[in-house]
Amino acid sequence: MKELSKTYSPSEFEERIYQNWCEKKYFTPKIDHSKEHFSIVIPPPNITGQLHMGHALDNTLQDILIRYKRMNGFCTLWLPGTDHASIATEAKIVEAMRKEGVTKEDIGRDGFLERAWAWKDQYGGRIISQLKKLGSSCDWSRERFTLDEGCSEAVKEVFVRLYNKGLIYRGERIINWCPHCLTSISDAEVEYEEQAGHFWHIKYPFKDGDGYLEFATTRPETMLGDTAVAVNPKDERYKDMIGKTLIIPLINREIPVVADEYVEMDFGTGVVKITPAHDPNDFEVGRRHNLPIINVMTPDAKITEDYPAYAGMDRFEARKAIVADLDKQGYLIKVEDYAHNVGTCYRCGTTVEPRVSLQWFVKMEPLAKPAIDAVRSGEIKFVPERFEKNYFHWMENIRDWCISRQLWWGHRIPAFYCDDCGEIVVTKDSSAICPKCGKVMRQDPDTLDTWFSSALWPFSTLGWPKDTEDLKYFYPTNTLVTGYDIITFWVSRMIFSGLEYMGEKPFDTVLIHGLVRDALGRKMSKSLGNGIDPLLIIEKYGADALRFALATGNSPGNDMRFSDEKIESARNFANKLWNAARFVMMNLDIEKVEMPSADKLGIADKWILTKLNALIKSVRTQFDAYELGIALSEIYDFVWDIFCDWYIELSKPALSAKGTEANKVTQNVIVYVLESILKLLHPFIPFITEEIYLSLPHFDDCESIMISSYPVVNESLDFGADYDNMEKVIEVIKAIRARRAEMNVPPSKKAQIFITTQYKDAFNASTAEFFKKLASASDLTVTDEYNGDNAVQIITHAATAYIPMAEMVDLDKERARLNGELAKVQGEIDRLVKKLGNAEFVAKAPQKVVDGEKAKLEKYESTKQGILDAINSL
RNA sequence: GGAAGCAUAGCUCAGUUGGGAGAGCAUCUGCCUUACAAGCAGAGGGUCAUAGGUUCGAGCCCUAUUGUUUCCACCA
Repeated sequence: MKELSKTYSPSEFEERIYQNWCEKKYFTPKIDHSKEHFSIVIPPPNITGQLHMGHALDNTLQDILIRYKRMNGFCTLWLPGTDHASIATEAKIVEAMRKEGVTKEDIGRDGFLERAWAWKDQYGGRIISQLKKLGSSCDWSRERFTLDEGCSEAVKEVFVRLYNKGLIYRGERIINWCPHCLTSISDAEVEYEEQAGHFWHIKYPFKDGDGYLEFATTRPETMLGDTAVAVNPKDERYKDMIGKTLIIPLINREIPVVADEYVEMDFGTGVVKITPAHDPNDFEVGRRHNLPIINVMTPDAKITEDYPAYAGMDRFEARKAIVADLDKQGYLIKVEDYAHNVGTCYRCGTTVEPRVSLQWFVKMEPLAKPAIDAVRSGEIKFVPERFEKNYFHWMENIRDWCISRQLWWGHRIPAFYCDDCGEIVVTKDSSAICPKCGKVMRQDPDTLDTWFSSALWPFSTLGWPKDTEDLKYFYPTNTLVTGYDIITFWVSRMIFSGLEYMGEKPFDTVLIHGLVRDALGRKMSKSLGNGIDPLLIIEKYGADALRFALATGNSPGNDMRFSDEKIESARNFANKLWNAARFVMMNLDIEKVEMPSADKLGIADKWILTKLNALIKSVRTQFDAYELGIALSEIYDFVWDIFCDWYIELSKPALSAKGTEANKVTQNVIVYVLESILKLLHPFIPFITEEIYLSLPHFDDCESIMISSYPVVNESLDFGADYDNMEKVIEVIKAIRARRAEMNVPPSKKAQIFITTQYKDAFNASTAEFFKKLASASDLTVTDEYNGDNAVQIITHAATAYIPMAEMVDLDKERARLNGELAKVQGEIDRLVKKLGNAEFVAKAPQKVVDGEKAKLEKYESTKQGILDAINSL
């Protein structure tokens, strides 16, 4: 047992405690087949990342679950790691190189990868050390990286298997292309944002000189790639024009008018120009009509050399130039303002350019089906459930997944090409010889979508494709904790991957949380500069306060706001707990703790122990429902309102009576309750609970609270009758305090209190102390009848208290007050009598409810009688 | 265009099978009552968005409306 410093200052112990946990290897599970496992894989943060509030929330929730399960005897594994984040990392490195005046091409693939790995070594560790500051109890000995050897092996294995099964194919399709990142991106990686644009009304002349066809477009520059103009086959207006030839102004290309259902007759002029190379819908139309595909842009979205007038212009410059030229030549009819959605790259925000190119795809439909069934059947459940709808919608409308990226930082596609005969070999080997002509084959230069490797995370990190002990024991994992923003990117892909390769779901529960917003409810973002740095918060308030602020009031799936007010209130709570512990310790002189037998326990002891049982029961229920925020606020209320404000105060008389049996009993009970509180709180605020725990004598025999066991309900410590009595005492004390406050009597002014009651078990010599301490009583007398001087009367259903302070009593005012109270009580009585007189209520409401109402009525009747007696006595 | 969330005290939010609404902060009053002023004891403050419906009974369930946020789709 050691002294706690006078004020709560987390920086003095958080790091030391974490260090100790690591040294003792508490985070590393020993596989034990007699125990049930509980495992979580971390959503791997990007190596480029710095800890932000989103990470802090996500990891706090995971740590709470892991610590809770660990204390409940599960063999727990929280497997940490980082993601190589191909596109994000590559972009950062390219940017850094740009500042040095170096390009990727200058240093070549190998040189670039060398830089990338150096980058990883430099920054990959940063976020890990930040996670440690939060208190995350990850098993660092199992830390993984999506691009490490094992994960790479898993990626190759999966690619080859899917290819052989025909579920991975290569094809020329229109894909989303980011002209800034210079790579394809998947549909999921495109973010749409509404932009104020224009609708340019343009006309193309018929070749035969017989008039024009008018249409509107938001992207006039793509006219360079037009290979048709389409109308709806049912459209009477244009029936005769189908099959005729138009001439594109400026470039004089001849194109046909085609008929296609895709064209909406009542939108615009009912005519659409078709640019198969630069619009996904046009691409489909082009396919149906065998239209040529004319790519008019370079990878960085400049007009190609094929159009000298505009060559080298950026697509937006070209737009202006083309519009100006059309206008000059009389082909521009009008310009309208038009707000429309534009696809942007989720990484850099650049407007995506649809582009036809040769890419690798995963055929999704066969994979999606079992993944849908697994959630539909309840094998995997989302918390809260409503996110399953999102998931189903995405999965049921899924399109093939473009997985190849024109990047260097990532898993290189294990496909090899023979430049001579065009043979393709997909293999896990690092090189291949053409089976047809025996030549050395060239490996595909592209890499895979980052999410391709993250999709395998729940089993690649456990050793798959090897059949390791870890994999056998810890798979499937249990809870996946993540934000709703990456359900499609990540969660859905892990589900179909787990089912496809492991033949088993990757986890049973997906716990979804919301975003952490700023105090004004805005998303925290770099551009707004409203982000709150969790590390600064930890520095100033401690990791426990941060965790508390994030966990409290957080309900699954909902966004939350983070504010100074919240973090301060969290810190205040930690301080409260700290001081409660200090109080306990300074009153302790026993060496060993032991729960006294029931007959020795005082009424207040029995009361707090009964309350504690109720708390434990409820907290466990909340944990099982993933309502961590509710669990925490229940503990908060208990600690502050029950333990500190009442039990500690009630314990003071006994604790100051050194040498008595009551003193010893109270010491034991107060340590027991405090220890239970610490354990209940430990998953949420691990540091302070450990620091206090280690400073106290224990009922258990653990060297650390994190390996102790979580409190369970102790039926032998439930005392219904005494509990009820104590509640009555508290009620009367509260009523007396309220009256005194109303009358502005300072607590220092003590007064005698007389009590009349039918509950002599509750109000007696042993509870008199409580009135002295908490109700400013100089003395308490329980009597059958009060017939002293004029007194202030405080009436509750359980008792009437008389405080003979004649000078405070104004008979008229007193009468008025009592009559007011009487009216109030009578109102309640009337309501209850009416309710209980309602035959349908009595017949249909549950017995429990009816009894409850009857009990209430009794209480009010009893209070009413007290008031009537008081009025009579005046 | 499709779907979902939210709407409760001045502010931020709880409210878990439907049984006369709670917390924190803020406001007001009184307290340095020897763990804690990052505190203690009190007080005020809500037709639970609106309108219907189901029910003995609705903040909670159903329908519609309004406001707001988000996700999905992307009609040029």
